[in-house]
Amino acid sequence: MRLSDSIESFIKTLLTQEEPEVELKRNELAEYFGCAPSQINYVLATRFSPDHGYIIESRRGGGGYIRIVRVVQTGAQRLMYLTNERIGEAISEAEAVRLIHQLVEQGLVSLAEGEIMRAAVSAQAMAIPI
Amino acid sequence: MRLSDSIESFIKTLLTQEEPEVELKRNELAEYFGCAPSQINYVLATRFSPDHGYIIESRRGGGGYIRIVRVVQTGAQRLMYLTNERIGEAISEAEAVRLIHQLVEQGLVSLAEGEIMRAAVSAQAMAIPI
DNA sequence: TATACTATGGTCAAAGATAGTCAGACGGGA
DNA sequence: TCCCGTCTGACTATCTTTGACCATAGTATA
Repeated sequence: MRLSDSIESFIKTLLTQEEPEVELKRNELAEYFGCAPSQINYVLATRFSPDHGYIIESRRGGGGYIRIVRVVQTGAQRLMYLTNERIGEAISEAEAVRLIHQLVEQGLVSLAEGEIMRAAVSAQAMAIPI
Repeated sequence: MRLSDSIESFIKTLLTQEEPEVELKRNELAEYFGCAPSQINYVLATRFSPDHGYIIESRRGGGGYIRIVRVVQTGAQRLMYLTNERIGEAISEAEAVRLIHQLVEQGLVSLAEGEIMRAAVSAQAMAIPI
């Protein structure tokens, strides 16, 4: 398993149903996983971005911290956000697949619907040169 | 917890609803917290500035003191001040986040509204190079 | 009154403590 | 083999804490 995945699930175990936010020390977490501190930033950027439904707050200096907050949104808000903000004028296939995956994850569309969407945006379905 | 935070909350417990101002001795307070006197100035500068809604008066020499006065403003006055005076032509993301935090603190906007504002000004949401 | 001494608070730069950024190395799968 | 996602490390940014030195007010004394 990838290091990033381990760190991701570790953080997600801290973010339970009742606890929508956690606060942690970047250096301590890096120490715990035996990796470079910047690895933590990588995980946050790729797995806990606003696109993923999280907001990161942090502070540098003595007593610094990183706080991860799970944002609660209604399905409609989330759907609007994802389609408007994230797609914009264009989107790559890989990005579209990720987006669809999230829609399914969040129960905004069913698994079957997700597969249909995925097929629809696949390169084979698009009559365009890649 | 940071020393600055401890000093900040200590002062805030003195500033109750009925008591909008406190007077204290810089050296005594520093002694109490076991820190350098200038630490007190740091706390005042970073947590009790006019931006935070406070005014500081002080006097040196024998019998010197520091007086902290909480300024009372209506929500509208405060909102006008924060948006006009403090943002001006441009504002950094960090500064914007602080500002939003204060708006929420002061009940000028709700927590949910604050989160939306924070997401809206995040670098990820801005389609601009930083 | 003028001067000196004492008691306060103010400023600022440096050191310490964290977190952020970014370019490049690395590695596994198509 | 090539590409993309991972991972690292050097460098940067920000926040906190301290200490040396400065400024000001009150009091004692010549």
